[in-house]
Parts: sequence; structure tokens; C-alpha cells
Amino acid sequence: MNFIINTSSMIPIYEQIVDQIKVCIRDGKLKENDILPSVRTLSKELKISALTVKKAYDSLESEGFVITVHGKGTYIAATNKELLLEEQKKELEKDLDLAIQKGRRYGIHDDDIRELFELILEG
Amino acid sequence: MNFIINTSSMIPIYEQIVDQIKVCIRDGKLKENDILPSVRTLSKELKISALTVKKAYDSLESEGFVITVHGKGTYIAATNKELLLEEQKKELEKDLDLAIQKGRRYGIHDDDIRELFELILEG
Amino acid sequence: MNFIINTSSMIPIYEQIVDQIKVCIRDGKLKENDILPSVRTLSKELKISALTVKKAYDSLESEGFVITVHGKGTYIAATNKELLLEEQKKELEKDLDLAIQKGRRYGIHDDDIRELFELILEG
Amino acid sequence: MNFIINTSSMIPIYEQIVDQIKVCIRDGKLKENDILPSVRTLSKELKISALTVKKAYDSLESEGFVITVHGKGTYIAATNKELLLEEQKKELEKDLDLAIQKGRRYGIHDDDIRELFELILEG
DNA sequence: GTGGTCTAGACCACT
DNA sequence: GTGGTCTAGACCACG
Repeated sequence: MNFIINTSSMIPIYEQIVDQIKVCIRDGKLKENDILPSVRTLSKELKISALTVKKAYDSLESEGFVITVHGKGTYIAATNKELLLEEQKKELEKDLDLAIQKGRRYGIHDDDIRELFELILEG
Repeated sequence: MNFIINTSSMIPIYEQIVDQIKVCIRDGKLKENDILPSVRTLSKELKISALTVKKAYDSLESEGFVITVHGKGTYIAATNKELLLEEQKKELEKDLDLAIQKGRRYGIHDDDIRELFELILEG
Repeated sequence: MNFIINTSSMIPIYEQIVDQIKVCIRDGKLKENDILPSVRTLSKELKISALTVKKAYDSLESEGFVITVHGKGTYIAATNKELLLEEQKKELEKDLDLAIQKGRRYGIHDDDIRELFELILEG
Repeated sequence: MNFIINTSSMIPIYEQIVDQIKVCIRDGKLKENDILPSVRTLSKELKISALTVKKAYDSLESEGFVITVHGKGTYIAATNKELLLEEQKKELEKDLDLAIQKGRRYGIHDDDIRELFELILEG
């Protein structure tokens, strides 16, 4: 469990944690019943507030990815990997959509946007 | 000067204004020394806060696209249109790149990313 | 909007707020597009931390009861009152179930539990 | 002495132990001066932490149901069984009352609450 | 003005 | 030790 936190990024710290844990789950690095680092441990490790880690874990729990047991710890739940993939695709869809919208707002033609996209994807 | 504002969009209102003015400059609808609508006029027209319009104009000024003269108004500055287009493309490129990176981090295949992209572009 | 907060109760403050807002929604005291008191206003009014109010609003948002607009405020969402009623019934069911379980653990006969229940309900 | 522990229940483990010992006392399965299993023995038997068993015994001692003798063990104290039953009924009454109050706060009719109650009791 | 995030520390309940 | 809640105050982004 090595987390990389960028405190100066626009992405909230707790969301960065959430994202990385989701990726670990999808990649099989975290399996059902695995225990996550304790809130305090992780907060010390990442040199951030315990509340920030807690918020990340709460978010994961409300989405059903982990189960928190009072006094024991936070465990990876039985996850439907397909569901997770769908969710991640939705997120990607949102990002792509926003980018395309921006391009159009800039008056850039769809063909030019596509060309740019292919250039990045293949480059 | 017809602006279209979507208050329920994810994109901040001031950014929508900035974007549309940039497009007008690039397309030649706004030329050097043209005067922009006053902050108050535009805020009434778009039914938004004057502070929001002010923020848009400030942003444009800090990027060098307009010049505000105290007590007179806000004027279009001398700009290199080609440079502006390049800049906008760079911005779009950055957004697309970030989206693609996120997709790959999520382990989504390039073909699936492309498929998603085309779906959004054509949908 | 009068909230009653019991800081010495076992029920978390943020949950007390959530409950009372849900009741207001169900009773029609809060309708779609009504705005909730701002996080800071309510925190001052109830003499509690702004974060506690925020947590309550976040919880309501994740359940779909309110919609938060950055820089503007928190609004009542279009709610499915029937769904809300179902949810509340589930909560009541859980509480009754726990009480019955406790009675049985204590070796109290179902008939005695029922008698007690009727006594309270009618008294 | 056969205890049934449900670690995934909402009820704290130590409370489950306390409850079951109280029932044994009331039913006469445990009488004055009977010795309880040692903290270590019970913790191994139930596969739970010794601290949890200790907490249960402490709780019983503070309520006057058992007496712990250092270096010897934990013994059942002289208790008034009728008083114990009354106490347990009071506790149950409180829980049922709270549930009914919550139901009414939610605007659920008494008839519906009763129906729900019967459903759970009989189901 | 509004919400969004984060901190550093506190106290409590459960194991 | 663990998680659960709360505080008082900070800084940022949006309107």
C-alpha cells in the first residue's frame, strides 16, 4: 500500500486516496477482507489529518467498497468488479465530455478535436 | 455580443464568459480597441452577479486579452489570434491527455477509450 | 426551520439534523427548491461546529434529498416522498427488531413483549 | 455455560455476554457463589479478545451481579431475581418507547407501527 | 456572502 | 490499539 499524495493538486486529498484504493481493488492488489491501514496510521504516513483519511474511508464505505468495523478496522468489501469498471467508465466519460465541450466552446471543429485526441492516444 | 450562460453547468459562470469572449476575439467578432459591455450592463443582461462579470474581465486582463481603463470601460487588447488558437489547443490537449491518462490508470483499453470518445463526440 | 439539538444524546448531532430535515421534507414543511440555512448560519444558530452541519448536509446530498450549489447554498431536491416513507419505515423496523431481540435475549416471552408494546402504544 | 456470540451483530460483544449472564442468573442457571469461566478461558472459547470479556465482567460487577476476587475468579453475587426481571423489562420498555416515538416523529400511524411490530415478532 | 477542504487536537465507545 | 464524533479556526473557489 503505497499512496502518492499531491497536496498542491486541485484534486482533494481524500479523493486522491479514494481513487488509488479503487484502482488497487480493481487491479486485485486489494482483495475481499483485506484490511486497510488504520486511519491514524495512514494519516501519519501521509502526513495529513486523520479526518481527511476518515473522509476517504467514509466515502468508500458509502459506495460499498469497504466495510468499517468499530474498534477493529476498515476492510475491503466483497466488490462487484464489473460495477466498479462501469463506474470508472462513467467517470472517464464525464472527463472526456468536459474536454469536448471545452473544445467546442473554443470554436474548434469536431474533426480537429478528434485529430488531437488520436494524436495523444497514439503518441 | 450574445452570451449563453448555463448556470447549472459544472463550468463556473465566469469561465463561460471568458471562453466566449476568447472565441469572439479569435473569430474576429471582437477586434482591437472594441469596447466590452460594462460590468453592470452585462450582469443585468445575463441576470448574474456583477462580481462574476468583474471576475471574468479581470481574468481576461491578467491574460492580456483586454485592458480596463478606470472610469471608461474594458477594451480588447492587441492580440495575436494565431497564438490564441494555439493556446486554446494546448489547453484542450492537456484536458484530453489527463482524461486518457485516467482511463489508462483505471486499466481501460485504448480501444474502449476511443469508442467512448467517439460516442460522446457523435452523440 | 427550528431545530432541536440534544448534545448529550447518544445520537450524533449531524444525524439529529439529518432526521429533522427528513421529517420536514416528508411533512411538506420543506419543498423542492427551498433553500436550507447556510452551513455557517445554522452552525451559529445551533452553537455547533460548521463541519457538523456540513456533514449533515453532505449526508442528505448523498442520499439525494438536497442539492448543494457551490457559492450559492443547499437546496431541497425533487424528492420521492414514497421512497422517503419506505426508508423511514425500514429504520423503524430495525429499531423494533433490535428491541424485540433484546427482549428475547432477556428471556422475556413474546406475549410479554407484545403486552408491553401495546401498553406503551396505547398509554 | 454456552454463550452465543454474533460478531457481526450491531450489539457490542461485551453486551451480548452481559445479557446472557443476566439471563442465566434470572433463570437460575447461575446461582450465588457460582464461579464464572475465567477471562482467558472464555476469551479462547469465544475466540474474542480477553479485554472484551473483562469489560463484560467489569460491567456486571459495577451493576452488582458478580464479585471479582483478585487471583481467584469471578463469582455470582447474591441477587434479587425479581428485581433483575423488572430492570430488564424497564430497559426493553425504554427501547420500545424510543422506537414508537421515532415512528410517530416520522408521522407513521400507530396502526402501521403495530402492524410492523407484529410482522417482526411473528416473522 | 456561499460551499469545499484541511488541520490539530480532543473525548468517547469498542476490541 | 481501533473507529466515531466534534471543535475552532484556517484558506480556497465561486457568486
